[in-house]
Order: sequence, then structure tokens, then C-alpha cells
Amino acid sequence: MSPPATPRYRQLADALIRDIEAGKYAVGALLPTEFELSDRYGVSRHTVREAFRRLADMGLISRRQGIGTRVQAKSAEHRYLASLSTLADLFQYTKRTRLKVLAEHEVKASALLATMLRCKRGQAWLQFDTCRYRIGTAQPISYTQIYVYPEYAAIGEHLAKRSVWVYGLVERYYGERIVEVQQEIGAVAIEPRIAAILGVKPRSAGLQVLRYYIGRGKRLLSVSMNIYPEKRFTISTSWKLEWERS
Amino acid sequence: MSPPATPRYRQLADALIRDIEAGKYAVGALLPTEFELSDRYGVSRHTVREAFRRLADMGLISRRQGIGTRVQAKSAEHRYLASLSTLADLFQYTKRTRLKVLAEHEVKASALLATMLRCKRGQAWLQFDTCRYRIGTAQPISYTQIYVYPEYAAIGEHLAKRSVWVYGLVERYYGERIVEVQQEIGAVAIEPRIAAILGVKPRSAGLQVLRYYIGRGKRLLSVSMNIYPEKRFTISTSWKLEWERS
DNA sequence: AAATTGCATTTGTACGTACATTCTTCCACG
DNA sequence: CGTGGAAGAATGTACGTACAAATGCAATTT
Repeated sequence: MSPPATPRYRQLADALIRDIEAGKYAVGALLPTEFELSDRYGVSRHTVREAFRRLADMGLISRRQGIGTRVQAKSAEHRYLASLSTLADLFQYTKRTRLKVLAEHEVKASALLATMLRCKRGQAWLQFDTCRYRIGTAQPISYTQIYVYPEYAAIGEHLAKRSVWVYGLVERYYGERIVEVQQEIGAVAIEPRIAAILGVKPRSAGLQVLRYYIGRGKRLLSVSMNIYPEKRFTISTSWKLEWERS
Repeated sequence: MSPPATPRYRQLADALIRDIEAGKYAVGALLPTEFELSDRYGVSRHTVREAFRRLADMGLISRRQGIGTRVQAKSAEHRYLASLSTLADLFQYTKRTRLKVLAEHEVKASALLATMLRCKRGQAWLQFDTCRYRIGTAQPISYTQIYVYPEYAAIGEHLAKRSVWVYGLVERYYGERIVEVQQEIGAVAIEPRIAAILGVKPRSAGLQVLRYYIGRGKRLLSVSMNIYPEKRFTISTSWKLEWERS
């Protein structure tokens, strides 16, 4: 029996991958055109496009109408992805939690705050100090400061009433879509005021998670700053290899 | 002027998405065949396939030769992805760092260690205590314990000589491919012994990062435990929305 | 000199056809 | 009654054609 014949577009794709990895086509350079390759390998343009599609999926090339096909990366080897099916998965506790709003006030960004919120000094923000509990327990999981634009003041109402997530409110009530979330994780000594709220020793170790919620056109929509006490919470992420060598 | 006409395959894809979200085709059910849709919408099979390809990329459907096209999910809405171009990006410091091996010994997993290493008690591991410096400075960035199987003892040589990453050595010298990395981040009070190495106050706040390196077939290849002192390091991740609603 | 127009190039969309491969179903044969 | 094989149905691969849309460049016009 013949070995399970590999399709032509696959063979062509593999050949191109080899060429790119061998440096025959440098990163940033243009590959031959579809017609050119179709000619050179004696296959139809359709087959070339199918091969290109594969390379594009792997992130090896990028294509632009009127320009051509450009090499984007030398290897698709080590590309690892982590995925969230919902933004709520960023917060990995179960749904059985409740948000309590401790305070709400309008603030003008001090120098320190301006750095954290990535804005100019004096920029006005609406700040919520909140606390999250597992339902049925008195001990909080986390302390959170949430910043939104003052225009979004109405969010305060909803936030107090229903224990939801801010980004959800921003999406629902202001028609903004959260396109990107930047997350910064560090360790901090929990300052006394917050330690009291969380019921831990002042200056004990805590996880600080800063999140920037970004909408269409790089517009910063909201910022949140979470503090999790030691041992009460860990963040886990799973990175998976996207493509396996054929 | 006519508005920038959306291609037919896009229109068809959108129609199908609407139908799926509306529940017209249930999750798990088969969609009409390519020919059927081609007929019904008066487009070529090629166009139907193009539309299906889009849905498949979004993870809404799965296709199997001889069977048909099955609905896999009701909505592709909130799917966010983070990507690493290399595993080295997990560690976000520049390449200008140096690894110093402080100690190397074989250990048998105690109850505590067994939990951390996800293995049975008594399992033998090779443990390296290491420390990472920015080149040219005396102050370490992080303290790291690395665990590998005793069979991989030869790694110690390379680790001491060249300042590389363990997973790279495992991949290179043992022909194992790291297919997945699970990461757990928490806050800890840095214990005195390690605090001394890092040059920080005992029991001050630190970031603890546990990483499980997993090979083909869920085989655990290596585990590392990092401690980063407060303020000296933050982990940043960017999550991007994979698909935008049209 | 600057702006505009038009042409050549390249990928995108869309139609058509044919056969291969994979899987299910059902009928006939042992 | 079970088993094998044929027929049918679905997606996969592969060929062909044609025109549309985006881009860059050169020629032309202002």
C-alpha cells in the first residue's frame, strides 16, 4: 500500500516552511507571488493559496492585497497561547462571590496615581473601593480599587445593587467593547488600612494585580487594582503550544 | 457611493452565526451540508466553504469528512488570548541575565514537596537551587528552585556552565518537546534563608511563581519555583479579544 | 513642483468542475 | 445471525476561469 499520501498543499507548505527556516526567505522579505509559485511548483493557484493559508494560520506570513506575502516569523515553533473563554476567568474564583462597595468618590490624579492610571496629572476619575467575599463567609477574598471615567457615574448604582463585574457594566451600559486587558502582577506589603479590611497582619505579603481595560482604538476604559492576601488566592494560567511540527 | 460591500462568504457566515446564536441550530447538531446551503443561498460551494472556514476558525463549528458540520459552541464572543513567541517570554527580564547554581542535590519528595511537584511521596527528584542576576550587578532578581528527573542529571553540567533555561536543556538534550506550561502565581512571605540570598528583609513580601513544564502525553518534565522580591519584578500579560463582532 | 490619473501587480472574492477520502447505512451472502 | 461489501453521502483536495479591490509607480496634467 502507498503511504497515506500527503496533500500537495501540505507538501508545498512544508517546503515553504523549510525555506523560511533555512533563511532562504528572510523575515520581512516578500515571498514569491501566488502565480509565481503556482508556476514553479506546477500546481494551481488554489493549492498555493491553501498552503499560504496554513502558513498564515501558523503566524509565519502575513498577506496584503496589492503588496504580496511577507515573512513574519522564522519559526512557528515556540508559540504558546493561553486563552480565556470569558473575561470573568481572569478572576478565578467561582461565581459564588459578592462585591461590597466600601466607598465611592471622585478623585483627581496625583503624580503617583497618574502613573498607575497611565494618564495626565489632574485627570478626573471615579474611584470605587470594594471588597469581594465568598458568599456565606465573612472573610474577604480580595480588596479592589476600581477606576472609571466620571461620565460612567451611573455604574455606581448597578455596582452597589448587583454583584457583577465592572467591565461587564461598561460593556452593557456604554456600548463599549473590551478589546484588550493588560495585566500586571507584583508582590506588595499590604498597607495597614487595607490589611484591616482583609483581616490580615499589616505589611504581610499580598498579591497586587493591576488591570487595564482597553476598548476599541486603544481607549482606556477602566483600571482596577486588586490586592489578594497571601495563601488565600493564586492565579493560574496554562500555556499551550500552538503548532506541533509535522 | 455604495457602502464597502461585504463579501458573500462573510454575509453567509454572519447569517449562520446569527442562526446558531438564536438556537436555530443547537450545539451538537449538524448544520446543513455544503451543497444544501450552496443551493439554499444561491452561492457556490466554494463560498459556503469559505464561510464555514470562518466559523471553524472562531471555534463555532467542527467539521468531519463523511459526517458533516457540527455546531460546537453557541457563541464565539468573549474569547481572549495571550500569546508568547517563546517560552523565554514567560520570564520577562531581558536576556542580559546570568544564572548561578547555588546547590544541587537529589531529594525524595516529602509530603509537602509531593503536593507541590504533583507526584507520589518518595519520588526522587534532582533539585537545583539557583539565583538569577542582571549582568553587571550583584543584586539578584530572583531565587529559583528547579526540579528535574534524576535521569536528567547531565543537565547540571550545562546549567552551571552556560546561563540558559532548563526547559531549553530538556528540549535539546532529551528530545522532549514542551507542549504545555502551567503557571501558578501567589504571594508569600519570603523565608529567612531565601531572604538572605536575595538581600531583602526576612518575611517581606515576595511573588511566588510555580511552573510545571509538561511534555507530550501529559508527561511532567520539570518544575520550577521562583521567588521574586517585592518591587523588583512584575509579571505583565496582555489579553486580546480574538474575534470582533461584525 | 505638485497633484492627479492611469496602469501593472498582487491578493481577495466567486463562480465552475471533478475526483478522493471518510464515514454511515443497509443489503446480501455465508 | 453475524459479517463483509457495496452504495450513498458528506467533506477534502485539486484543477480551471474571471473579475474586484488595494497598492505602488510612472506618466501626465495642472
